[in-house]
Amino acid sequence: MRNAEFDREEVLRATMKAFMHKGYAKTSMQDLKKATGLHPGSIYCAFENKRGLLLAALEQYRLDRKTEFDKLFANSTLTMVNLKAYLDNIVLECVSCDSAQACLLTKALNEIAEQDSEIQQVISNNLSMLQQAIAEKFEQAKAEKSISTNKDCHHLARYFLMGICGLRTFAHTHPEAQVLQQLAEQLYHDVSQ
Amino acid sequence: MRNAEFDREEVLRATMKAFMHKGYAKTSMQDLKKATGLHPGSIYCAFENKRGLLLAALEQYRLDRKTEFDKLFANSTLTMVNLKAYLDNIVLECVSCDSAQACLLTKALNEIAEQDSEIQQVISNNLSMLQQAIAEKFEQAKAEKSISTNKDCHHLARYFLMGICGLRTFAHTHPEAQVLQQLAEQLYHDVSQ
DNA sequence: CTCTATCTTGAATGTACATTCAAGATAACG
DNA sequence: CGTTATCTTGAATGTACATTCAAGATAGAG
Repeated sequence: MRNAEFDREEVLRATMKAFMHKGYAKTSMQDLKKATGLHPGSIYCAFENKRGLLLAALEQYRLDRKTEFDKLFANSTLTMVNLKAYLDNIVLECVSCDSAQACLLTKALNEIAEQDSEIQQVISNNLSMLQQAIAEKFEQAKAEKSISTNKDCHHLARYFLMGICGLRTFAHTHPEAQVLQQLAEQLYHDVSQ
Repeated sequence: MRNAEFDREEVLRATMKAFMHKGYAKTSMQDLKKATGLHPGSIYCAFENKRGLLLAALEQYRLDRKTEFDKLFANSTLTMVNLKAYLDNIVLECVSCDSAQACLLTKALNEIAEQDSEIQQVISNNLSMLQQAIAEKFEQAKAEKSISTNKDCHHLARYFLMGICGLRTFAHTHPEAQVLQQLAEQLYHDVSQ
């Protein structure tokens, strides 16, 4: 008889930002209220509890990242060029002092994966899907003869993702654009040769 | 007139474990009491507060890691062989389901660096020292002609450390020894050629 | 053995928090 | 315009927490 007034996606994006900024444990319901504009009651009604909100935010994060990923690779240049652009984007994110740009997966993985096996599973799946998507790009690059054909694309993708995780963590202490850019270039070099 | 009864180093090692297991925010003073055997009053007397305990634990972590590092590289084989062994050790740590083996730096960096600039600085210095130590090993390897002489050892060390951070984060979702070992080998290959 | 400075203990304190709930508001429908 | 189902609100609840503190214990000095 009456629809919710808030935009679920926007609420979840605000939630991500809050969790990325303060971490899950330290983000209070009051912080979430401020960030999302929703009163506690509404949050509990829509997402059951704080944990439910995190789960919903993780899913939204996956969707948003996937959209962004697909859009980037829609450019009709060589796949490896797009992959480099993908990496450069990540460096830009790390450099922009906007703490909200961290990476919900990396942060949540480090903070709570150990504690909560369901959330660990969700993040794990989330990363696996990204790894799969990257592996497909490497396959494509192989077909384009940009990389050697005797490489295991899944291994490459895993290594690439590991590098990204490292870059993101490392960036917390070294926010100098130049250093991060250099690291990204090395990583690109190591997966492309 | 009376000395403290507890062993400061042991208390700090127990503290590290607790923080690595549950994260800083979720580790309550009661958890710390259980882990260290110290009553709240003693903790406050010796370390001022929970945050002081973290700072002290970070310093002890640095000392312990340095000891371990120096011990490993005291083996009189080639430096690059020792570096590989260092990496293999980290993989073993990640694989051993002992959650306490994470890495206090990685965890703390992801959880609180954003919030607390003093702690961020401490972790940052901590990592810089490790980077410096690794860079020295690369210099040594250069002298031993194990790696090309036209490489920037500081860049190599940074990349190596980035890889380790990535490996550790990645391990939270992929604790399969084989996969981690393969990633470590690729990393070793990429810094040694 | 006595005294005293220091350490240890754990209950008490106040705060901050996640969650609940009942009253109030409002959109959709007839 | 009235009804009703649903959403919104925010104060109330109980819990869990970091921190404090005063009483008790104990090692060392004399």
